[in-house]
Amino acid sequence: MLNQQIDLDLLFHALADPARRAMVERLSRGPAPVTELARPLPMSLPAAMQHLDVLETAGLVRSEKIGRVRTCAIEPRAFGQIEQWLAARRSEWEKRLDRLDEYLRTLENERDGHG
Amino acid sequence: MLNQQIDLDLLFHALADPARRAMVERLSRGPAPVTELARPLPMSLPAAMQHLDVLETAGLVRSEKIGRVRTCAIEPRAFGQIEQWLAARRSEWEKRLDRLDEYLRTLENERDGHG
DNA sequence: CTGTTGGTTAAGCATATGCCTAAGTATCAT
DNA sequence: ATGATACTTAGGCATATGCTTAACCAACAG
Repeated sequence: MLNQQIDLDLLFHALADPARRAMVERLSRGPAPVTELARPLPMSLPAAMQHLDVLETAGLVRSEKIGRVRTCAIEPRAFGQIEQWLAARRSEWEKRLDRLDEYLRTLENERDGHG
Repeated sequence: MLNQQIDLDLLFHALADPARRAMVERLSRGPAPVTELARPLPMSLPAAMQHLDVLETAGLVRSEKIGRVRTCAIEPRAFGQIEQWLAARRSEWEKRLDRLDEYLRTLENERDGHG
């Protein structure tokens, strides 16, 4: 829970790249080895590994190496941080718009009452 | 709706910076002029403007200049794109985990039935 | 008209990012 | 032991990012 600031930096940054989102999309449908994640991407294997590393550092993906193959899986809990931040923003502006709405209704009522 | 790929790149990238998130947090509580958004940030005004530009290009913020003051506001609809993408991922892995769960229950029943 | 406020543009610089190729390691298959 | 597979590490390069300062413009206040 410490350093949410940095966590959000890493999380949003990790998802701000189509190659990394493609990996996340693939992993959402089930675990996969590094090579399978890299295959559809228009880049070398080392480049793909760097993207994978970004995802792991952000905590969006975990991986375990068995024999010579590293199997990757998504870490659903990491997405919670993002959803929480978004929900917090949404609740703030909705509250504000509700207040505005209420205020406008009050004005309208006053007009109706005293007109 | 076109080019969701690029949209998501811009959206996630825009939110991957603490200064920009601070602006979004401020604007969630109501509109504000550029100077007010920049004041709390540990950087020059031009630097802050560049961040603001990133937010506007991503569609997260809109702004209007009246006289010499530019007033900024959040664009709630832009957040929908992100939430939609996250929800799609979540639904994929939840579906998968449900299937796994169901499969494990089947195994258990078979064992109980034939044991 | 003059100064101040609020914003904008431009140029430059230091560091970070995203990719590459080449080479290395460890496992598994024959 | 030999070769193939699945990564992994290292080094390097080209471009992008995130700032800075300096200068500029437009609007409003006195």
